Amino acid sequence: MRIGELSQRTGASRRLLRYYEEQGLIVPTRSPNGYRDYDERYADRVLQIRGLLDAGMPTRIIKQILPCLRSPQDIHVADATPETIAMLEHERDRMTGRIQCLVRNRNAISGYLDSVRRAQEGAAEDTGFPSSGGRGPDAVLDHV
Amino acid sequence: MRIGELSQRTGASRRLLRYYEEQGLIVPTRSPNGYRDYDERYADRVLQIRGLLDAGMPTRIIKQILPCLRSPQDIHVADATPETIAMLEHERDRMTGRIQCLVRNRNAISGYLDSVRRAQEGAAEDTGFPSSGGRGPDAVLDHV
DNA sequence: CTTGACATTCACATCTATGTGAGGGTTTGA
DNA sequence: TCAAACCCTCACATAGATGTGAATGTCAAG
Repeated sequence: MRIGELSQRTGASRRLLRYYEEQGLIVPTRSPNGYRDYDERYADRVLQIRGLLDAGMPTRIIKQILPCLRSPQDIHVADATPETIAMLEHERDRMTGRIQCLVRNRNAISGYLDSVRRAQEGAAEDTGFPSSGGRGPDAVLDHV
Repeated sequence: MRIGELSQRTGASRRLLRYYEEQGLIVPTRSPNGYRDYDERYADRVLQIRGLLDAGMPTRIIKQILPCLRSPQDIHVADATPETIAMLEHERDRMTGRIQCLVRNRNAISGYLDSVRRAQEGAAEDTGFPSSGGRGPDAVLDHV
């Protein structure tokens, strides 16, 4: 697949896909004419990269951890230098911190939304439309 | 408390505290001499801001959601315009997405580390020191 | 053969979160 | 009274993720 299709399928601009490559996050092969040629797996990979970036992970780190996440069964223990291990443990802990922060704050938002909804339902019972937007109080993850 | 103490207590540089103020995230009072004067509560608040920033939340959004997270019991339903509600629901969903992404990837890292640890323990059983760093396979959150 | 859609590289622009320094007040303690 | 350690504002600098545009090459269809 060429860059245009991957761009459509992932929502990442062409520019961005080239940027990820420049940062060493993806390494597409090249067609004889010089066009980038992306394997199917890159779609998922790009989505994963975008997710991590959006969650505050810089490309520098993503580049380091991606190889360890790539083949779940046959891990390259060769890559496992003590520094790599330490880095991974550190990043794992930072991610845990981020998760906790996000969960706490997201639950607070959910709580606020629930309160507002309840207040509105109590205040105006006859507006003709039920104010519940369909999605009830979601599974709240408070066990984290 | 003045900016220096808050800086020490939060780990945020003075410059950064002024920046957060410029962005409307915190609004300290001023002493007669013009120095910023921070209430105790700002310590937690700044840590919360830093956590959200680190988790990929931009200041623009943090500024919007912070007031809703401030007083849990007496919510200002006044602020609850439909746009605000929609924004909060949207952010809540984005946060859920980030949480899922982080959890998935963190679990993958944990899995990799566990594999490496097992491989090393199996390979060198008599190095004299146990390679378990103390923290076993952590509570993995795979129910998210 | 030309046109349009796609690709390439290179480079400059932008926004956000920060650092850093200049130039200048205030407070505190020797 | 002087120095050290605070504080202020203003402004320029930087790094990372992205947008945008210029100048050019490739390929498929009319």
